[in-house]
Amino acid sequence: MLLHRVKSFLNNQLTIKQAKQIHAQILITSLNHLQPSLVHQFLLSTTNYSASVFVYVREILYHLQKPDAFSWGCTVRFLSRHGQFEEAFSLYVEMQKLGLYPSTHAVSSALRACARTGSKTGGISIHAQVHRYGVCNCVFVQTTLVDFYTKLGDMDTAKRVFNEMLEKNVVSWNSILSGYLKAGNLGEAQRVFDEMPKKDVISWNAILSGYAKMGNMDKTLSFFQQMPEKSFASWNTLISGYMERGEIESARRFFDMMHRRNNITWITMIGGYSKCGDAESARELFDEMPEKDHLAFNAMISCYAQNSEPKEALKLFDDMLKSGVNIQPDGVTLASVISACSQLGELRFGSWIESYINKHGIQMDDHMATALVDLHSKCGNVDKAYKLFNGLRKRDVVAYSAMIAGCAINGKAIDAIKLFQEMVEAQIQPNLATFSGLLTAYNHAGLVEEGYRCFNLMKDNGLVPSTDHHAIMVDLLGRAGKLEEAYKLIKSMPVKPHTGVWGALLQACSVHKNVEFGEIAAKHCFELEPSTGGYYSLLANIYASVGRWQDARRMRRNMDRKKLDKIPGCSWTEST
DNA sequence: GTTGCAAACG
Repeated sequence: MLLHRVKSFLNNQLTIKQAKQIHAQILITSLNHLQPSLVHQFLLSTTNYSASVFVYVREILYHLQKPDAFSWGCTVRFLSRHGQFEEAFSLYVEMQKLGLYPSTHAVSSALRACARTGSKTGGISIHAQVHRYGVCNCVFVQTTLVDFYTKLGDMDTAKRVFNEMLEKNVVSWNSILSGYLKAGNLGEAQRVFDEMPKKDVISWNAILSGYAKMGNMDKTLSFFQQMPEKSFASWNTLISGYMERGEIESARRFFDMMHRRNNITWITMIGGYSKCGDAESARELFDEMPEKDHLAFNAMISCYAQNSEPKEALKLFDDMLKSGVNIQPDGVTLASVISACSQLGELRFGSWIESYINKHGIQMDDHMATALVDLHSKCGNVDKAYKLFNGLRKRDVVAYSAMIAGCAINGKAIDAIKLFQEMVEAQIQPNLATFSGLLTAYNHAGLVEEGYRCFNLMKDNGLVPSTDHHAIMVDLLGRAGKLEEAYKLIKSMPVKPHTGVWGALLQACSVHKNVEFGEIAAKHCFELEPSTGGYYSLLANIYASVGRWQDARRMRRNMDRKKLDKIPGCSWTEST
């Protein structure tokens, strides 16, 4: 009944004025009875309202003839249930200012909103009022409080509230359980799990994911088999655990075993293949997927972006936009798309993306901003990159690494080094990408000693320098004319060097007119990339520079015969 | 009403 009325209400697109007069209270109360997915559908089908319907609810509330605590409470609950947390909390505050006493519903909804947004002060102030409103003995309020503190990471307070509870239900137990798991305290979690008077499928899934995240797949599997009831989440947790450990075959086996799957199952598999660098298998699953949602597109686009297939990423993004009305990109999509653009050197997309974000009202988050830091750095717009970097809510390894690299490639070596120090002081562990940027900075500044120190610092941090790191070091040594040292470094590499490494040495030999190492480097380059003409011409230059004209001519003839281009590759700076 | 599986940036 109610459902029907709301539906016709939204579909008829009544004016606000009409709504104010007739349906206000009915709408507010009935919206709470709708499944979120249904409301979502309404929002999609009623495009005129989709952006403003939540604001609209507030409007309705304001124009109620007698807005009582009940109407306010319902609205707060409605907003909190549909992810409008800031709005929910602000309405809650407003209702208090009016001197209305919030119900248990309102309090728990407002608390939930604070828990989700991480609003520490908001939640704590609600907690302080709980006694005044006489809602302190409500299980729902208390459970939400427990959840709030676990989400803050304050397990002591969470535990205190939990212990004070006179009545506990499964949800209360699950909240404290997942709190310990989030805190990484598996021992305590296991104890809580054993103590629980009643366990539901969520309890089982929680402990399951705890062991899966630890990488203890034997234990995970044994819990999985013991479960009295399994949900999609149970299967998905198991599969994701195997994927995280790189045990693709096991993951696949359980995936194939499932006779019914949900979208998360598919996305988990796609993400797993992506991490293993197997974009092809990921795509196969993506194509097989029966009902692709925007999350599936996100997973696949990011797979391409992270496996150095930016063109495919953009192509799929294009497909996504064309795919239909109800698949819309979000911040996650754009973060990957920005990353793809940045890899391609598609600099024009930077401004395109920004206008897209503004036009569609997509919220800029740290992930997106970090991707933009990278993009603008590569455009040479360090100021813009800095602005974005400074605007971040939280700076993590990725953000620092992007900014350090940005400074490095734009010749701001000192800034890069400063940022690195700042990052270490903030106790953020640098990783391989961080050091790539830092080494690049030293390279640009020609600081050999510091570069070496940095290279060794990596090992102190338990990191194994990759081929790319070696390439930068070789370049640094080579530019300084330390060709033999560079050659020795290559020889000491644990894995086979790629053309970036040998190419750097060859380039250096060309600058320093060194035939001996130049010939060695060139030989390797020819072997690895026989069709790249640039290497032949570099060696020819070396010969010419020392007066070995015959050899130089021989190289050029070699090139002509193979009809090779002189320019090895096209870098992004040239594509603008 | 309150808890939960997956996915993002270098």
